[in-house]
Amino acid sequence: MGKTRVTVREIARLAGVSIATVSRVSNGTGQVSEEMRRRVLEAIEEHGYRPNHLGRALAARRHGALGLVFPGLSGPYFSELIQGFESEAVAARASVHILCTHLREDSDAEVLEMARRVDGLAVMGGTISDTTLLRLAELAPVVVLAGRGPGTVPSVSVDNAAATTRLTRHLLIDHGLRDLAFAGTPEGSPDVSDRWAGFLAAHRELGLVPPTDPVRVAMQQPDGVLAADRLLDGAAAPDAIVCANDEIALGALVGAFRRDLRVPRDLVVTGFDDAPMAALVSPPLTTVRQPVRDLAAEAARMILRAVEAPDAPAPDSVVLPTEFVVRRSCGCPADTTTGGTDA
Amino acid sequence: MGKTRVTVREIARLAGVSIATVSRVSNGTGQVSEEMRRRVLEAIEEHGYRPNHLGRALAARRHGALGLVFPGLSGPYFSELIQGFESEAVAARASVHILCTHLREDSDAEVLEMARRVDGLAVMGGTISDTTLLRLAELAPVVVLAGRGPGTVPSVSVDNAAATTRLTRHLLIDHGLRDLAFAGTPEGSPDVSDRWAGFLAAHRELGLVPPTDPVRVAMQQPDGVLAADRLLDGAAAPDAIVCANDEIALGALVGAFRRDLRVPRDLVVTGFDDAPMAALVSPPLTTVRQPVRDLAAEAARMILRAVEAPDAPAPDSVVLPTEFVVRRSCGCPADTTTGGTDA
DNA sequence: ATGGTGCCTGAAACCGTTTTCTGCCGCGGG
DNA sequence: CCCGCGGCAGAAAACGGTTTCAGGCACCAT
Repeated sequence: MGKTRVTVREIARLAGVSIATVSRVSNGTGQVSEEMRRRVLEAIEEHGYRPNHLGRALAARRHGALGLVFPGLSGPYFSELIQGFESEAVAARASVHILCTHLREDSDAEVLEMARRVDGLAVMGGTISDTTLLRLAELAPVVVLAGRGPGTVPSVSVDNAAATTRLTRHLLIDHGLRDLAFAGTPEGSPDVSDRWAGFLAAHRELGLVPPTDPVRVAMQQPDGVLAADRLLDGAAAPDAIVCANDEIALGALVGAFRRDLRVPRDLVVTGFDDAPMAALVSPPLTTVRQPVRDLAAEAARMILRAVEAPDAPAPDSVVLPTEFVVRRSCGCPADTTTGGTDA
Repeated sequence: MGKTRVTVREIARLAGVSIATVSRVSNGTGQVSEEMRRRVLEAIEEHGYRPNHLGRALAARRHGALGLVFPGLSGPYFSELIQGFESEAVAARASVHILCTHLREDSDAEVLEMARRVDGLAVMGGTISDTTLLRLAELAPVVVLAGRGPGTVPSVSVDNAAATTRLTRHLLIDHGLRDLAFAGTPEGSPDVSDRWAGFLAAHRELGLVPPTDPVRVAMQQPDGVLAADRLLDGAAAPDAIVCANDEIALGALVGAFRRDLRVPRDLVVTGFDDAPMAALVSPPLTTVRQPVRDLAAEAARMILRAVEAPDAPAPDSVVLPTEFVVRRSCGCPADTTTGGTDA
């Protein structure tokens, strides 16, 4: 742990120069002799000095931040997530910084940078490397959201594997299906990885051979259409598509519809999340309900607590319960919801 | 404009007390006599003093902020919006604070509070009152995103009215439809308000009488299902549903499907946005393409420029072009996209 | 009268930077 | 030999707050 934060004065002392010189070197402003620069750079390097954002912002009279205000976004997953997190933060009078690493190169560096502007942060599983996550944990309280953390980094998640095993078992046993496909990219996020694992586990339990590979698609509705395209046109079309989330499933439904396949008669489709649309499409989706908003809110609370009590040991990871929601897309006659998997 | 920012020292001078006393009063900490408190409170009130967040955070060695990191969210609208804004901010090495006012009471106060933690901000149209918006504009550069600002507050938007008029005209003239319904809540956002206005205008142009009221629903897919429920079960079902956005339209499609209505034969449905799913459903949606991401990016750039040059006059509002996208859900035989409305 | 006890108050230190201002030093030119 | 000048470095003053610490003062008990 960074016991005593290293400040500009500390570096100045170590390098035997004034704080003004350290500032000049670290900003590349003004004239500094080669010798001084070298000494300062050395000290900075050795002690891992990074200028404090608050001090800098105060002196510059500039926050280095933009605000974005919107009335509410209640989409299926990320929107719920953001809202859950945000509402908890607002309740604690904290503001929320977001960083969307999507497709950017040096996202690890960006996350590290962000850590210096906040009191603590939640990182979604699969977003950055475990090494960075560990570095992060030394800088500020961190919790992994929907995923597992390395070492003692706490996380908030649901038991994706168990829930998917249960759902898959339902298809294999109760509906006697034998040829299931899985749509989603396990490498993309721990969530999907666990769901794929649960899918495989259900097969193995029953001595059945699962497909060797999932259909690797992203997590949006268009990707579900794509998955259907890949699976349904060949000769070896599956009996069922177990989708990594509801959006993929909704897309798959569209794909089936376009081919005049009746769900569930010709093809079974299942989802994960229990998004609002899941109950409304025709046929309604069999899926797993997941408390996305609570997940994020719990993460925010864990961070807030850790900020409050900086010397407390890292909190325990939390696993929230899911609920298996049986509707008609799996072939069941009517809607039922059956109990959770774990607490 | 707040020429000289009012600081704790300023208040102290005015009230004839020390800065320590001002701090104690403004935080409610420590013991302060009634007389002193009154004097200080008076000065604070009169000069509208609010403690600077940076100074406070620096002293407290706490940012008062949480971070949220995720890999990317590419939902239909808000997600695009956030990503567009965020990527531009990151490019300028600024962080993004979000505030989601959804269903909260004192959101105006919260926005004002946020303004004190950022260099500038974008507020979505219809989120807060015009009075607050004007107050905000004195505190920091503001731009209204998807909406119009009061006074000289600049905005970034598309010409929703013209685009919707064009689409409506297409249904009325080219397809000869006479009984159109509109799904969306004009009171909810300037966007929808303008689209409703454009819908009405097209009718009036042709001397037709539009429906007296829209079907007031929110902007998600489930709301589209709801709109269909409201419209299609009665005896006076419309020929077409002009939806305020694609999500509503997608939901309406589901609603129609559940009633065994064929689109476009039995019912025409149109959307707005050109979300990814619009082209993939069956039938593909006739809609208006809107550069959501660019909209947000442009807003971010405007703010950034204003922050850079604080004394420049408020920038001009920007109207980005839309594109009318004709697909099959309106009854046209094949897909076409036709030019933009304005620049 | 004297000392102790609380309650208030303000001076000053501190948070961690940047930036201005002053001054030292060596060098070249008059 | 002296002066001016340019390059560099450091002291100190911002930036806008909070917090510690010491002292003044009124009041009460001895």
